[in-house]
Parts: sequence; C-alpha cells; structure tokens
Amino acid sequence: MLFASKTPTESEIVYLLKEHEINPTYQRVLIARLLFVGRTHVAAEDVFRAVNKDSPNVSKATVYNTLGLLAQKGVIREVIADPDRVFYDPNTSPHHHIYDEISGELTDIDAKEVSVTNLPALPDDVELQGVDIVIRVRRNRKK
Amino acid sequence: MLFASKTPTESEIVYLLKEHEINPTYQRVLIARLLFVGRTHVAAEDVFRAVNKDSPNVSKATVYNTLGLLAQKGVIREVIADPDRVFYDPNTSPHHHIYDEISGELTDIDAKEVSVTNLPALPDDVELQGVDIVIRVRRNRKK
DNA sequence: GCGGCGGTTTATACTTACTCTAAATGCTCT
DNA sequence: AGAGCATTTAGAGTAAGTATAAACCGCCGC
Ligand SMILES: [Mn+2]
Ligand SMILES: [Mn+2]
Ligand SMILES: [Zn+2]
Ligand SMILES: [Zn+2]
Repeated sequence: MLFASKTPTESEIVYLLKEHEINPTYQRVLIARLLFVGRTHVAAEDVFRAVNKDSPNVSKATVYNTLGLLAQKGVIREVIADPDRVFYDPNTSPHHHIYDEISGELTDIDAKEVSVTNLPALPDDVELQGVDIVIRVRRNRKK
Repeated sequence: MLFASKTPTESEIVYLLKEHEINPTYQRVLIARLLFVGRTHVAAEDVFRAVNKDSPNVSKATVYNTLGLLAQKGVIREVIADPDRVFYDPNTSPHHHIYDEISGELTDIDAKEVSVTNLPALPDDVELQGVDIVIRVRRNRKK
C-alpha cells in the first residue's frame, strides 16, 4: 500500500486499517504508523522498543499480536530469512530480498528485476501463498 | 554429495567427512549417516530424538554443533523457511523448496526446473552465498 | 604404562523470540 | 449505570538454540 506522502498521517493509517477490516485502536495505529513511516524491515522486538521509547505505551503481547494481525490481513508482509527472528515488511508490492548474513539486514529487490520461470505445477489441493526469493550475501566488513 | 547406494555405509560417511576436513568421530558419523540414509529435511531436535531413540548416544550440544559444522563445511545445507526452526538438508545439489505452512514440510525442486534470471548485480564488497527460493503453499487438509 | 595435550563431548544453565493465560480495561448500546 | 464484547496487559511458560566449564578421548613422547 503506497501513500502519497512519505510519512502517512494518522488518519491515512486509520483508513488503511479499516480498509482491511481491522479496528483501528490506539495501539494498532501507533504500530502501523511506525512501520509505514519507517518503511524498513523490522522485527517485533524493534517495534516493541520503538513504540515504548519514551513512555510505556504498548505491551509485548500486543506488539506481537498486532504484527501478526496486520500480516494476516495483508497490511504488511512477513519475511522469513533470518533464522533468529521474523521480519515485518510494510512493502506489500511484489518483491524479493537480499539478506546480509552478517548484519542481518534485508534489502528489497523489485520483482520486476528478477524473473522466475518454469515453476513446477502444483497439485490442485495446494494453495499457493507466495514465492519468496532470498539472495544470501555477506558484505565484507571494513576494508 | 551422491552415493552409489541409497544407504551409504559407515566407511563411505567416514570418507565424506574426511574429504571435508572433518574429523570423523563416533557422534559425527552417526549424525551424518542418519541424514544421508534418511535423505529428508530434518530439524536439530529431530536428529537429537532419532540418534537417542534406543539408548542415550549423543548430547544436544553435540547435535547442534555437529549440524552446524556439517553445514559450515558444506556437507549438508541449512534451509531457512520455517519461522520456528532451521532445517538441515543432505541434498547439496542446486535446488529450491516448497514449504507447506500447515504441516511444516519441505519438498525439493530441482534448480533445473526453475529459472531465475536478471538477478541484480551485487556491489563488489558482497560475497554471494546463495539464492534460495521458497514456494509457500498450504495443502488443504482432509477433503 | 604414564603424563601431557589438543580436540571433542557432555550436562546443565542460560538466552532469546515468541506464545499463552487470565485478569483488567475500554467501547458501545440500551 | 450496567451488560457484553473486543482489546490490552503483566507475567508465566515454551521451544530452539547457545555458552560454559568440566570430563573424556586419542595420540605422542618418554
Ligand atoms: Mn535461533
Ligand atoms: Mn519462533
Ligand atoms: Zn521487503
Ligand atoms: Zn532440499
């Protein structure tokens, strides 16, 4: 979901959540806004820290529940690339990832820049959820 | 690494480990053999259970350390697809995976059956470790 | 055979990411 | 205000994996 502004307003976020049949509570709006303002790949613990930076605002359970809910409703996307944590991605347009095994950082690659062909036909009792490409790299630290 | 026999002998495993500069201890041979006989994708806890099924043979630490060592030396491969655990794969030939989000099962797809083209050029301070494709599906349980 | 020595394994404690539970809070309708 | 449902919360619990420090093993020189 793309916004006209780089930093969507609270009411734009409220609208986005409603569109996806999510009741826009204080905590959900706060978390969603953080994601869409930051436009980066974040883990749940990052969100927990950010959202409680100044004052205690949102519990850990709510952070996890909200990220799960947003992902399930399609507002954001889960990325499984790091063996230690799930990343959440506000970019829901078709794209893939470069994963740096050293820093743990994820970078987007537009799906148009990669083509995957000849995917095998799937048995008809399976429902395709998505095709994820992860390019695993190691960026050499310090020259 | 392919074996003539479907069930490699102990000495074939010993040779395989030596080839990869791994000292073939009792525990390492046991674990590697289990992987290459089973020829499936297994998590560390699966290996721990299997290897200690009858009598206590190998500690948890050694299971984790050995799987890590085998992967690092290229005898087996790690697969990151399930958010809850790392899978280890005795199939090191180029291939990709179908991941069933419901059962947690992984299935191989030969790399020849898929083509990925137009991968973006990587900055020259990054070393490519591999390109992993995961096809996420849900197999509908019970008609 | 004995002592030493590096490499390996072990039990066990610990950490980290995440889930569960049951109570408290809030929101809406009457 | 009170009922009823949705949501949030603190805190306990789980599961995968890591760290630590002691024990053990295989080999070598004596
Ligand atoms: Mn981990
Ligand atoms: Mn997990
Ligand atoms: Zn992304
Ligand atoms: Zn495989």
